[in-house]
Amino acid sequence: MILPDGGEKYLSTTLFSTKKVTETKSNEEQLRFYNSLTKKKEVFRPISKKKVTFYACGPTAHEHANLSHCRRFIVADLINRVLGSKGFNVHFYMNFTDLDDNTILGAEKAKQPLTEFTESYIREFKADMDALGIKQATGYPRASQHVESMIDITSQLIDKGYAYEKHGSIYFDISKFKRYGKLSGADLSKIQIGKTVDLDNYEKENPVDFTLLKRSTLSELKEGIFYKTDWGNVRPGWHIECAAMSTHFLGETIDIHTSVRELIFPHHENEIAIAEAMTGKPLANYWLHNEQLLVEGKKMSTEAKTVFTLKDLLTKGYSGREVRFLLLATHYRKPLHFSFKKLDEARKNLKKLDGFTQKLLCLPPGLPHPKVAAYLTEMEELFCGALANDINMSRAMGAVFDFIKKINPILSKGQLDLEQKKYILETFEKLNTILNVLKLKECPLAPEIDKLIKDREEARRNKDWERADTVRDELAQKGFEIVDTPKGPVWKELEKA
RNA sequence: GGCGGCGUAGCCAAGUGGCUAAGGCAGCGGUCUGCAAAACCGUUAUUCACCGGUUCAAAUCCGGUCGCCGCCUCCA
Repeated sequence: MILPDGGEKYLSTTLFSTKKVTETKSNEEQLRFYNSLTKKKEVFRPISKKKVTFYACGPTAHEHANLSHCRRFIVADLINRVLGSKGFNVHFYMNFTDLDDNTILGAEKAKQPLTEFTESYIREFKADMDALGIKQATGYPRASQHVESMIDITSQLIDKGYAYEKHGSIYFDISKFKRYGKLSGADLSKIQIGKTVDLDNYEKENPVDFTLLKRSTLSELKEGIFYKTDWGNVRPGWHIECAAMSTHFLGETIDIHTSVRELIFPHHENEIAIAEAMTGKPLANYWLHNEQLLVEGKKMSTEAKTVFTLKDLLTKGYSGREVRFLLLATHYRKPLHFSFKKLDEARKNLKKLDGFTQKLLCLPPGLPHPKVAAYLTEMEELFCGALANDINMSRAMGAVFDFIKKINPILSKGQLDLEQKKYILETFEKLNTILNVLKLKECPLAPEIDKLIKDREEARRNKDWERADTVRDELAQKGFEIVDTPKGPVWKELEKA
């Protein structure tokens, strides 16, 4: 059947899409996440059809972002981008903890006012996120700006009988919250309390109870770090901060709550206790936890000198893009063993990807190749399917590398026409809305660079090798690497760290 | 002691009941090249920590053993 107008408008009607096809397609593309709450992979169904509410526990503003923080940022970014690519309108908030023991202590040590101290770290965190190519969240709330609602929540919890006051601090009474432990599987009767902590330091009625509001100390009072309440001068504890901010921005039940696995107990458990005791509704429907980043098989530790900050790596000459790729490439639910060997491998992988995209951009087009469209469709389907299946990035990248392997020989023989190159680049642009590591910009060469490349080709044609090498050195000095191929030179801007 | 995770090639890493166990790095062999570097191609696990079971069929499910890691404390 031939339709005079090309038939597009008919294709979108039910006339051409049988039910069977639609079902298969939606099954493949249905977004699935591993939910820590149910310990199962589940099809993602947000509360509203088009909108997703998404909260990530952010960092504490008293230190520079280390690789463990970076992995959390990257994983949250991936979730954010995957949701976006599925057409959801994502409301994504990540907090900064700027009011707690560590920040207060840090400010004291630095002899700085608390806000000044935390402000500088928050600025650094944001710079690090930029370096890692992380997409802006909807908002980055700070704990210090939501204390009013924390006090409000606390007073509600006291009214409902879930919290008690003792010596000017307010504690959450865990025995009152019967569902406690449903996320972590922690059985309170079997927890070894006081294993490493001196119980004499506690004024709580039960050691497993946790602080909602803490009585401000003398030095805190002196620094103005206190909030006047009916119970006295206090400041909030950590668990209530996340609970207050997530519900304030995203409502009583949010779609996705994410962070690193080690926070499941007690932080997330406590957050759930606070929020659910207050509203009677689940705090989040999907809990996504990434595994830890390890160095030499262990969690990074200051004593073992295995803490690496992003700044350390940037100083060593690695780029944010390389770190992003490294942190991206391992499935988020697997432990990631960091090493410089691995970072170098990430660098090589990127180099391979760059080599491919540069050839695509620089080499002159040739004749069309019959199989390219099929390869491309196959790759895109594999890529999207892998990401939809609990963000399987290793598998998604496998599809990309596999594609490159198939296209490389075609490309070097000059068997791609202009349309096909454009088509490949457009697909890569799509992948890059999630990956954000590919270099896909047309190289707009400065006229002087362009001239040098042409000069070198001229010299090579005349077998003036000395001149050709001089020009190559000159180009290198200007930051361009030249790779000769049978189809002509390919140039690449050298990586700037 | 409790809860949870992991163990797949020299290294990294997918695959969680059935097509030849993805992909990357390193290695080896080759192509291209004025040179150089790069690039490109080919090749690399009869077997998934170990033992036993279920099944027509297991890396994948079940039971056990061993090894590694995290959490179980305030804080993040």
